[in-house]
This record gives sequence, structure tokens and C-alpha cells, in this order.
Amino acid sequence: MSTLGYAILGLLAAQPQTGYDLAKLMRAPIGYMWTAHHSQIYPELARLEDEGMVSAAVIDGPGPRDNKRYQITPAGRRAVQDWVDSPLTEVARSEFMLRVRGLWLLPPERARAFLLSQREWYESRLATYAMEEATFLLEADAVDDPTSYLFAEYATLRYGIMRVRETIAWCDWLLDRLDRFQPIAGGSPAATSLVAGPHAADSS
Amino acid sequence: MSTLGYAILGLLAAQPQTGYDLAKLMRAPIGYMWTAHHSQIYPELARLEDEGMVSAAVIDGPGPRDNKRYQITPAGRRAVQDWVDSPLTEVARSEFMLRVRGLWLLPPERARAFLLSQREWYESRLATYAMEEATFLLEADAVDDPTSYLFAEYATLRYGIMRVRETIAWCDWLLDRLDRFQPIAGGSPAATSLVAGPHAADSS
DNA sequence: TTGTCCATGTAAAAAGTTACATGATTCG
DNA sequence: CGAATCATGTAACTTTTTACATGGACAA
Repeated sequence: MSTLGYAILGLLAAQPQTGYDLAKLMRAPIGYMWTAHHSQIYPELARLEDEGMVSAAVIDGPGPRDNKRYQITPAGRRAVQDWVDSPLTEVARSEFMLRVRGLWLLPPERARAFLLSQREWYESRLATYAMEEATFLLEADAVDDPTSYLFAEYATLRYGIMRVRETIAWCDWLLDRLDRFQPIAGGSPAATSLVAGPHAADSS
Repeated sequence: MSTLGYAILGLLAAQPQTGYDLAKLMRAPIGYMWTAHHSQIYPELARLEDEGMVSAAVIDGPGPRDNKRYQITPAGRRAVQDWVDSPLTEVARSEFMLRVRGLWLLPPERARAFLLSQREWYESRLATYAMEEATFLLEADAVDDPTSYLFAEYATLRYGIMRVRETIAWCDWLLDRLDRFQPIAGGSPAATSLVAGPHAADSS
């Protein structure tokens, strides 16, 4: 079974969904930690049905084809449960950090501009998260119950918020380091000394 | 050009490498933000050579085939430079958070055990990072120069450290929430009240 | 002499992205 | 009446993973 299969089962464990619904959920909010296009979801649902992990009920709806509501089966539920806490070793993939690793190749102004644009993007993501968090606080009871899916959803949201906040702080740290460095044959020392302050307590 | 292509060019920009060397680097330390198997690297190097991004020099070495040292070309250098600060929108993929989203399906003890095992893994990763950081502090001068590749490498390392630290803190936060919740028909209240303390200031 | 590291490749399969295709409803 | 949303699928392509394959050097 693929990770995507488990991702789908995890969503269906909370409530029945159509393939279309799942595709939407895979954009947001689950999309902040996993994504999939509908072209990947529909075949996967068919496979999950073959394996008895989900069952489909034809419902009436628009369009040329049957509309189906998928439901998790007891076998499917057992499968996700076993997967959730099975051994995990993550493969990290951050194109952002890959870019950062190449920042030394750019003139510092360009490096600075890049970091600022990324920082801005993370700020807007933080705003999105903040709005989502507000909806959780309305259902405080369920959020506290570890057997409610809201508990788990809220936990991932908090992770996202923390992650974004820290990334912004890291951008600031790096921007500061970028500004701090002055080539020995520096241009106008007066311009910097006005705002200088104590250059002291630096790295580590 | 693929992301992997740029990842390779980024490494070659610092110094010439063999395919084997690149494969090693793609495990650690770059492996903490991007990975690739040698079976992906060798064909990619051939493609980069076709496109004039790298040039290969046959060197003598063991084994049945030619050993080649790859070097970045001026065209290759321009290509990475342009890529580094080109617009970026990351696709998030965290299997860990996908698992967390399914934690509500498990009995709390199992959820707890899972979080603890992950926490432990992140602790060991933190130890690895700490050792790597020590090697940077020996070359303090280059680390401060934004045009040195050590500057960029150190920046990504700091990001990794920050990320892991926060993840550990988040695990603690969630473990605490998990422990805090008591089903109404609770078993032995005396056992918990001994260590209780103020249950007050909770979520948000 | 058995195992690990050096060193480079190919093949096959799985996963993910982008593009093509169909057609109803609903809103401006 | 055109555009967006609902709704489901297939095809082609790219990227990533896993497995197969070869053979020298060197250390336990």
C-alpha cells in the first residue's frame, strides 16, 4: 500500500467522501503536509476498493459518469491504524533549503531579495493558519479529546504554525547576517555607523 | 532542467566531484534537505554534460569503467545562479504529519509511544547536527562571508537545527496534551493528583 | 576469504505531474 | 451566454525508488 492510499484512508476514517471531495482536501488543509492531484486519487480509490479497504455507493449527481461516495471498511480502518504508528523514517526534501545552499553564488543584494520574498510568502501562510486556528477554538471540547479527529487536525495545524513562525525567524536571522558582513574595502562606513549599535554577540 | 540537475550544479559550483562523491553528498549533509540515489545521479550527469552544463575529465581509478571527475562550466554556473532566486512555491510533504493526523484512531497509549519514538529520533538527529556545527565554528571567517559556500551551508544547518528543536518541543506539547485528557469515568484519580499541579492555562 | 568501500552504470517499477476529455449545474 | 464549480476519468510524461550488474582494492 502506498502512502497516498493511507492518506486517503485517514480522511475516510473521519467521514465518507467522494473522490472530488478528497481531491479538495488534498489541497487544504491536509495539503499543507501532503498533496495529490485528482488524477492520482481516482485510480488509487479504485485500487483501495479492489483490496477491500473502501466501499463505494453510487449517488446521484451531475455529469456523464456515476458519482460515488466512498466509505472506509473495517479492514481499511485496521490498515490505517497499523500504518499510523509503524516505523517511520522521513526523506527530507526542501527546495527552499536547496536554493539557500546556492545563495553564496548570488550577489548579496539578490540573495537578500530572495530571502525577503520567501519571508513574505511565509507571512501570508501564517495568516491563513491563524484563520484556520480560529475555527478550532470554537470547538474546544473535541479538540481536547485525543480520540477525536479534531484533536489530531489541531495538532498538525499547531505544527504548521510553529514551523512557519520559526522559518520567518530564521529568515530574519540570515538577513541580519547578510547585512552585517562588510567587505574590508567597504564603501561608506559613515552610512552604517549611524545605525550600527553593538556588533558584538554574534553567531552560535 | 530538473531540480536534481540544479542540486548537482550547486554542489559542483563549490568544487569538482565524481558521480560517486555526489551520491555521497546527497546522503549527508545535503541529504538533510534533498536526496537522490546514484541511479538517478549518473544519468542526470550525462544529461547535464549533453547540455553543456558540466564537463567531464577521465581520471584513473578502480573498477571496470572509466572514472570521471565532473566540473561545472560557465553556462552551468549561470544556470544555477538564475535558478537560485527564481520564483519558488514549495509542495509540502510530511509523512510524519500525515501519521499525526491519524493519531486519533489509535488508543492513546499507542499514540504516546509513537510520539516518543519520533521524539527520540529527532533527538539523535539533533546530536548529529551539533557535531556538524562544531566543524563550522572552526572556520568562523568563511562562515561570515555571504559569498563563501560555507556561509550558505551553515545557514541550512542552522535551519535544520532550529527545525529539529522545534519539532521536539512540539512533541512535548502534544504528549502533554495527550496525558492531560482524562475520560470522565477515570480509573485511579489519586495516582494523577499526586503530580497534578495547576491544570489551568491550556490551549491557544 | 569474506566483507566493505570505491566507482559506474542499466532496468524495471512506483509515484507524482501535466494535459486531455466529457458534460451537467449554477451564478453573474 | 460565458465562466466557474461539480464530478470522474484516461494518457503521457517526469521523477524517484528498488533491484540487478560488474569488478578492482584493501582490511580483518
